[in-house]
Amino acid sequence: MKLTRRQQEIYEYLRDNADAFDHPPSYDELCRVLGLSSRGSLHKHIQALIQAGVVEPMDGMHRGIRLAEPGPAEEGIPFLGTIAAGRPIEALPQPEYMQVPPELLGNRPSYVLRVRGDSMIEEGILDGDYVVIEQRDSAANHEIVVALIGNEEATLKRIEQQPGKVILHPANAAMSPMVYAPGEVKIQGVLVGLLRSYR
Amino acid sequence: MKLTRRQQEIYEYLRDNADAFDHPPSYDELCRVLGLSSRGSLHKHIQALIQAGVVEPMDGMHRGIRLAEPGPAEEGIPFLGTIAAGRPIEALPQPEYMQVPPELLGNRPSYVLRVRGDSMIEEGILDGDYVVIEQRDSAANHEIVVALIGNEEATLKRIEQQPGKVILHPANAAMSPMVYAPGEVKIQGVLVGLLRSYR
DNA sequence: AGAATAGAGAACAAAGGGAGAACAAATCAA
DNA sequence: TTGATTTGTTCTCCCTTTGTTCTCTATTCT
Repeated sequence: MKLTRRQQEIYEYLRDNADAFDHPPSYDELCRVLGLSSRGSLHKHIQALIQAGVVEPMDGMHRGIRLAEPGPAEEGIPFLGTIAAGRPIEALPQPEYMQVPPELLGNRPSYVLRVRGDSMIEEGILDGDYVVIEQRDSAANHEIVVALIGNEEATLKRIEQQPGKVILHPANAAMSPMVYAPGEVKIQGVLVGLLRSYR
Repeated sequence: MKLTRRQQEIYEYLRDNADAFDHPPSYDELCRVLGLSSRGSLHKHIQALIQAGVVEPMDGMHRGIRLAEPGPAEEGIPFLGTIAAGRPIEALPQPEYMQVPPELLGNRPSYVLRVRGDSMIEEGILDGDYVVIEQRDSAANHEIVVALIGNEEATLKRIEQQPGKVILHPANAAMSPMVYAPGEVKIQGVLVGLLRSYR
């Protein structure tokens, strides 16, 4: 859907000043600041923006326009931080967004982590690679997952779930598989894609 | 369809200044900047350009001329085909386009190839991976390049250029480096990025 | 001369953008 | 709770901008 000039203006204002409002702005407030004197006119534009999918209404509520997913839609999926085997995920203070080829993505929410370490080097996952993770709390056997161990350490490993135990397999001859009780391991997501930059 | 002088002029203006407009320009704006004083005259030219297929209308909308060929610009960079060590690049009948994260790209034109074979497996480049190649005809030593050998075979290897000879190093213990005369090897591009899908 | 190209200008329909009144649902004040 | 107020919605009416279609004229090329 294509926006007209005014619609674009209004959308940009909404986007750029989203933080300036303590609460979602009312139509009257928006009218004042946009130089309109009729709520009716504004309403037409907002409806067009909703139609275009760049803004979403908060049903049946006053003061309810909200930006539609400014991140996922235009900026890509969130890049959350670094994962290094045996340590907590080192989160960025505020997530950046990364444009990932849609071929790598499915329907579920996904995010990107940077890999630190060589524990999966024999699977072609190198130090510094970016991995695309699909958010899930369960996985099929032998998928590569982001697993949280004991609510502390996070790690990227191939998972093997057996009755009564969970084995996490590194892909590095210098390291050994680790065995845990099912309750100790929480699956955070499944590896669906990989990006590497040689620059 | 062949363009007349003026049509060519107008098309070139549209093409070269596409970014200068925050939104598609109106006929009046174009008239002013092209030195016309009649929208009717412009309209004739635009119609001719649409007929010629170099520009496309945005139906039923005001402010609606848009440059044609949304392919390369919006859809990403071309995915040309498959590269398998020791064979010519297997080109697609018509290139598809792939959206690649801008982080992986530089300023030069680039393209995507799919890797077939395990010759670079120890560098973390697996069978089925997509590699992003920056078009160049020379490379720094020890970069990974797409090289054309004797105008026939194409291959993805780490390059070592010495006085009087060129060595292409696979990253697979089962394979040996190949030595060529400098004239035999043509560099087609340099590896700058990698994409992998686990689906 | 005739055809193709280029432009001017008038007239027009549709889209864009806005004003304001009237209404109903949500919210707030007492 | 009740009434007043705010807020989102719907509607009708208006003007401007914009693309389109004409007709008419001037220039260039064969």
